[in-house]
Amino acid sequence: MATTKKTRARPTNRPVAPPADGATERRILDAARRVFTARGSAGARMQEIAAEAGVNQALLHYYFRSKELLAHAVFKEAAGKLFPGVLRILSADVPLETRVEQVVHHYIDTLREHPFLPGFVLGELSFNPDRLAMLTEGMGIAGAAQVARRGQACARLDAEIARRAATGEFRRISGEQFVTNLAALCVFPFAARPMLATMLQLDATGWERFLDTRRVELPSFILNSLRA
Amino acid sequence: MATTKKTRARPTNRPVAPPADGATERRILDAARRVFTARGSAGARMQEIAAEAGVNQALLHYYFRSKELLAHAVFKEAAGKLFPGVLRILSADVPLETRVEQVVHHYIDTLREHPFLPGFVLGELSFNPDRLAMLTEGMGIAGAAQVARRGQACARLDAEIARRAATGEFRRISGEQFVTNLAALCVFPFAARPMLATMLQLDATGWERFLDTRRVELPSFILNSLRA
DNA sequence: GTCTATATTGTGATAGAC
DNA sequence: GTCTATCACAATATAGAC
Repeated sequence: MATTKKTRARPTNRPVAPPADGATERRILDAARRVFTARGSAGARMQEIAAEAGVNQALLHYYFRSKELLAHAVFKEAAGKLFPGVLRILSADVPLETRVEQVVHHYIDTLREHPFLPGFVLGELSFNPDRLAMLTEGMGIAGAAQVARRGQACARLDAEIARRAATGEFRRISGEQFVTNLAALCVFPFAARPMLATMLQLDATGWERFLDTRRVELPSFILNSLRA
Repeated sequence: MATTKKTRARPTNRPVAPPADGATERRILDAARRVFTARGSAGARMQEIAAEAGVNQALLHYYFRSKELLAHAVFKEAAGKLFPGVLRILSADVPLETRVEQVVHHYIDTLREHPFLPGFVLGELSFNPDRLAMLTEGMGIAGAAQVARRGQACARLDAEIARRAATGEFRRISGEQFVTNLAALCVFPFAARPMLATMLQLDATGWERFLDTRRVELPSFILNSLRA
């Protein structure tokens, strides 16, 4: 055990970490996102995050004070990627057909870049009820605007569906059910990817083709379901 | 510290545990399910499971040897509740309309009883890749039959949709996409319940009404989406 | 700001009495 | 089978040199 430690070489040549400009905090946050999304926040280890970022474990506490606060920061950024975009699209003043197609494309494209975000966010919200507060507070943008936009989105959906149901063009369906369906059809495949890929026997290539197809077919599938 | 411990009352009157017949293992497993589904397998604590079961922590190891094996047992039971039922329905020899309605009803009814299973199972499969092996192995029933049934279900779906698409009655959609949609629409609301309830501002009663509506409307929503 | 070393607590697991 | 007591180590967090 007590080998002569005094003579060990100074770490002149770093194994991983680049010269480290002012972007260390960013590197840590990115590493944390990778580890947290891969293992869940309870399963993540500070040591692994440090290694992934190419820094020492103490530095994580220097920048983020505690694991909980680091998880908080990661969750905030993740939620900021997932929610504001759709809410903006959903509350836009264009026909439903356009909004549905844009939501589907936006979601599938975003989640293709960040496939593990849905599982992480859903897990955090289920297992760590504290996180729920962040949905009503700000998510990168002002919280009040967020809440308002969410209400606005649902109300506008309700209105348009009701109007076009009166015409006999659509069937009646509440905005709540409809946004749930929209979210489910877009998000679930990513949250359930390991299960789906196994049961449908899709390798990496097969999965990508599956998503290509989905991106094209889903909008009309959804709109079709609304027809009277 | 060294208070006279020798004179403490014998635990004649147990605080929690009933007389404990041969059903202790069952009680532990139920407690484990509650804790694991509430906190995720990484966040679950053996101590909490023991307390929940009204027994000592050592007994958990006596029956299940390790936390990992206990999680394994819980996952196996959970998967056994989620998968075989739908696969049986999906591979039945009845019209698609019947199967869709039965799947929706079966799933919503089952998940209402066990609302936290989807989140747990999806989380386990994402964060603990070892669990994936259990999908191909047995899930309460013989594994081979399971795999065969899964393949059979998808093939039969493909066939029926293709046949009725040739008639001009349905639009073309692959069995993979269709079962994904089916699973997404049934399961996602439960996996995302905290998020949905917050964003749609549903309290407990509102949530139940939401599910009542969904149970009725979802089958026709799904079948409608298939029309040409 | 970044590191090494260490304190401190949490947590899964075991030994052994009853 | 069930308990109490305890071990061994993993993991978060802090102190302090540089």
